[in-house]
Amino acid sequence: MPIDDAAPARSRNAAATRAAILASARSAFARAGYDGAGVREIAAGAGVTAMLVNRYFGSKEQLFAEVVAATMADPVILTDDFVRAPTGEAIARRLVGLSGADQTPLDGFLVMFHSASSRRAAEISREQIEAIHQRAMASALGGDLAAERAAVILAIVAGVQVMRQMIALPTLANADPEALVAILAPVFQALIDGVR
Amino acid sequence: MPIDDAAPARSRNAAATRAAILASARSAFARAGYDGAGVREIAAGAGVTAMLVNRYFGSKEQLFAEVVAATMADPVILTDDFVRAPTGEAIARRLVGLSGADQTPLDGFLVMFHSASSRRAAEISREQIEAIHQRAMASALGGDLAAERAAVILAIVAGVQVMRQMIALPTLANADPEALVAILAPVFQALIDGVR
DNA sequence: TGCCTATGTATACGAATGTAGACTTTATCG
DNA sequence: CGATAAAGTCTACATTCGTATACATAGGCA
Repeated sequence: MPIDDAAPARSRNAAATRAAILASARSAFARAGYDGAGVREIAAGAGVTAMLVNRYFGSKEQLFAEVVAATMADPVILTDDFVRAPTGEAIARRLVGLSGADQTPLDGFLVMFHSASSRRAAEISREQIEAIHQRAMASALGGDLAAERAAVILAIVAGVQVMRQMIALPTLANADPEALVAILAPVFQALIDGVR
Repeated sequence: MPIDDAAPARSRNAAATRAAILASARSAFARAGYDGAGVREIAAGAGVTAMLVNRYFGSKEQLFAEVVAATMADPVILTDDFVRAPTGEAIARRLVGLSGADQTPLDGFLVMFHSASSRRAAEISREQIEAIHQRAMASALGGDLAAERAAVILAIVAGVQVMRQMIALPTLANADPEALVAILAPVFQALIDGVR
C-alpha cells in the first residue's frame, strides 16, 4: 500500500508548492536524467499531480531549464574563499568531500550529465556552465590561457564526479578521501599556477 | 522524400547484417544515448526492420551491452606505445587529437555518458571500464596508489571528453589543440609519475 | 530442380510518456 | 458569510517505445 510520498500536507501555498516541485525535479533529474525522470514521478515526489507541474512550469523542458539554472547558480567550487586565494587543495577537498557523502551541492553536475542526451538539455547546461562557472573561474585564475585552464579544471571536476557518481567506478567511489586529495590537489594546483 | 538510409542492399548475410546493426547502434547510442536511441532508428540505420535487431541481439539492452563491450575493447588511450613508455604528452595528444576532428575511436565514452541515465547501462559501462581500461593502466603505471591514479587519469579523460563532445563547452571545443596539450600533458605526467 | 531452413518483414499490443481541457476544492477578502 | 479567483485534480488522448506472434522470402544443398 503506497502511502503518501514525501508529501507532508502543504496547505495551498503556491510558492511552497513550486519549491517542492523544483526540489523533487532536481533530485529526480540527478538520479535518472532528463529522459529518465517522468513528470508524474516528479509530481509525486512533491506531493502533487503531474498536471500541476506543467501548470507551474509550462512544460517539462522549461522545468528542466529552471532546475539547471537554480542548481548551477550556487558556486559550489568557486566559493568566496577560493576566489580570494585559489589553491588546488581547496578544490580537491571540496570535490572529494562533496562528491562523497553529502552529494547534494554538486548534483548539478549529475543533473547535467545524466541529461545531456537531450540536445536542449545539453544546451541549457552549457550556457549555465559557461556563464557562471567558467568565466568566474577564469578571471579568478588570471595568467596565460586562463579560460582554457579554467575549462580544464571544470572538466576534471566533471570527470571525477561522473566516474564516482554516475559510473560508480569502485576505485574512485570507495577510495580513501585523503588519498584522492593527495592525488588531485597537485593537479589542480598546477592548473591554477599556470603553464610552465 | 526519404530515400534509403545507408542501406546499400545487403544480400542476405547474417554476419554482415549483424555488423551493420552493431555499427548503426554504436553511432546512434553515441549521439542520443541508451534511452534516446530507438530500436526502429537503429534498425533503419542498418537497413533492416526493428524486429531483426531483437532477433539478432535478443533485446535492446543486450544490444547495448554488446556495443559497449565492442567499443571499449579497443585500447584507444592505452596503446602499446603508451604501455611501453607512458608519458603525459602521449595521453594529452591522443585525447585532444581524437576528441577533436576524428571522434570515432573515443565515442565509447560518449556512448557511456549519454547512456548512464539507465542504471543497467551504467553498470555495463562500469564493468567494461574497470575490466579493460583501469586495471591495465594501473599495472602499466605502478607505484603508490596506482589504481587510484589510473582512475583519476580515466576520469580526466572522461571529463574532457564530456565537456568537449557532450556539453560542447566552447572554450574546450574550439581551443587550440596545442594549447590544450600544453595544459594537459603536465597534468597527466604528474599522475603517471606518482604522488610526491 | 525442389525443398528446408536461415533470414527478414508486417502487424499489433500493452505500457508509459507529455500534456491538453474540463472539473473541483480551498483560501482570501469585501 | 458568500463570492471569486487561485490552487489543484481527473480524465483522456495522441505518441512512442520495446517486443511478441505470425507470416514471407531467398539461398544452399540433396
